[in-house]
Amino acid sequence: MDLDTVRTFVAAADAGQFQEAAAELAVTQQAVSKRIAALERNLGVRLFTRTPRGAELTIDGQAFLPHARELLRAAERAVASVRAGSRPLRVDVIASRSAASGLMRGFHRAHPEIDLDVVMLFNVDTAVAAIRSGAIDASFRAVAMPGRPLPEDIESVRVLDEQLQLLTGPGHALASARSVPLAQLAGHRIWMPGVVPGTEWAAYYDDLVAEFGLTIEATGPNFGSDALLDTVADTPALATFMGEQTRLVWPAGHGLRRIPVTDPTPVYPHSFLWHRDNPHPALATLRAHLAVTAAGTGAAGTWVPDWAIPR
Amino acid sequence: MDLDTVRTFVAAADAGQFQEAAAELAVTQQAVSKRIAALERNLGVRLFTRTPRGAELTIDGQAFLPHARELLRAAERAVASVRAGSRPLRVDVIASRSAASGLMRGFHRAHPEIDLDVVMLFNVDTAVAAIRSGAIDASFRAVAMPGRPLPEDIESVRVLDEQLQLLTGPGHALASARSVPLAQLAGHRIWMPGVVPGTEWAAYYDDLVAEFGLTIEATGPNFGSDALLDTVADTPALATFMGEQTRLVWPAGHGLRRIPVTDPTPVYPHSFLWHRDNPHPALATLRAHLAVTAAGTGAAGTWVPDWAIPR
DNA sequence: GTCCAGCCACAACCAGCAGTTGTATCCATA
DNA sequence: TATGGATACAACTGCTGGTTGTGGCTGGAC
Repeated sequence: MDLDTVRTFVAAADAGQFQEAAAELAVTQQAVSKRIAALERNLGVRLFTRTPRGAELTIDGQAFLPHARELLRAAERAVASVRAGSRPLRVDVIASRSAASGLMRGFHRAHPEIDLDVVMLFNVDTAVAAIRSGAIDASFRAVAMPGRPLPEDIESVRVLDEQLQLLTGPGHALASARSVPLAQLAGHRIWMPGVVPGTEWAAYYDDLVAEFGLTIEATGPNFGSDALLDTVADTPALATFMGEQTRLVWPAGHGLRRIPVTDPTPVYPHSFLWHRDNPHPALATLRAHLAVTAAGTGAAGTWVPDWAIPR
Repeated sequence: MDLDTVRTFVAAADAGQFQEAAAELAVTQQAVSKRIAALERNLGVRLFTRTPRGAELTIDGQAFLPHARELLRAAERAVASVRAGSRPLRVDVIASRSAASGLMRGFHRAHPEIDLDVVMLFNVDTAVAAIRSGAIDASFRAVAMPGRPLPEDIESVRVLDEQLQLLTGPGHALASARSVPLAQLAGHRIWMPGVVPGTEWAAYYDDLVAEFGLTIEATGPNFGSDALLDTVADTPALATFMGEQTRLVWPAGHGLRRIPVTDPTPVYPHSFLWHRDNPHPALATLRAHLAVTAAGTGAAGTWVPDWAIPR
């Protein structure tokens, strides 16, 4: 199906005759007639009843019309999403199920009129470069990698400290614990196959391991969170870390447990990054929204790496 | 833009390489390459970064991808709206702003998973013929025209009595009345340019006029409800009838008044019509919904034409 | 009753595009 | 260094989709 054909159909339906639609689209009446005929052949139904005074919609045509309009609107939005100027606000998040996605969902609920596009970049360096180049407008990330401060023209504000929890199956030694001190995890196997070297969150877990003597295995291919949950649920000796706000498709009957970690509670510090000079109007709205809704950060009894604390 | 091209883009994005996408779409790799290149040329942005191991999305490509998927879904829905079997439930209403539209909106809110298409046919005869032919699944109408009973295979249930109100401008003699007896309207000019001869609602107003000696002018072209409201608001001697549930785009500052009519209150009897043997599953759901939400009908002190009372 | 205006469909023709085949190039890996 | 796997470019071809020209139908004016 061709969108020009759909556009022709809508124009003909609006005009009530092929001739006027043809003039509007700057083609001949015969071209409109052929396009409509082809569309009818493709769909297998008659869309217009031709009369000597024009063409009026059949019942099928009436039913099709709103869908055709929606199709054209969707095409318009798709093109707008990559248009150079005045495109939707483009925000980078770590993962589709991360806490940042939750913040963006909240923003969308509060401002449904603002068009958004969400992308996922490799790491904070890539995100910063994309912000500086204008390819994206903002990013939710831990603000910096070890030894690499943010450039001058990038602004940041820490918007959310997400507590890390231990996720275990029902047979795990800690399965029935109401909470577990961080130091007590030293002897347990923690498996995180999704950690990608070179990312700021890999650096986060490196620091966590180094400072508290944990054992995190990142070995093995990452088959996705479903496979991870399956394995953790079935293997008593295995556990994994998970952000408190991570939304999982929780397979029924797995008996997975989320166990808070204490003394200290490791938290993942989500910051909001944007370019000092970005004039996108929706960016200001998003910043204002985050200023209101963002939970407190830097609470007592929590741990973050030194390098992850913004200036 | 061509939907095949969009489909190709999505397939390539999912596969991560052109070759596999080409196999999936049963074309050559070169064709995929050319389609993507054309799409990029049209949009003016690069969607993939080509590598010797495949192609991965650029930031623009990531932003475009969900819109592309939505576009394909919209196309799928558009095609489904006219598909012979298992198409969306297709319901006929008198007008887009009628009470029946309100009922359908309520149904859609209660069952957003059910696909609906709303069409507007000429009159109840056309609607009944469409129901019998299977072109539509149901209709909201006053059940019959004078002297023409419903066919055996059409079922109907009266679902809503909509009170008629008098709509006047601020300068009208009855503008400040809290209500007005029907007989008292005999001397006033009531203007209804939208009434189309041959429809069951034209017959309704004919009966109303005949029984209570009213004067309804249907003369003049119908320029739409906006023009009607403008004229009524500006002309002290003019009033019009309007269903109580009719939603109007109320121009500010017009000072229009809705005045209830009494002794008796004329009500427009919306019935729900469907074919005895229609197996569409959503039809049963809609009937159940209407049975619960439909307001009482046939209240004392109201008037409807004899012929409009279903058997 | 006849004629004309207005609109749509069909036929013939033509250009350009989309697809195929063939080939060059690039890069990671063995 | 050779090779496999991936993309891009070039040349060719068939078909799609446009235009021009023409005919048929119908409703209203005369």
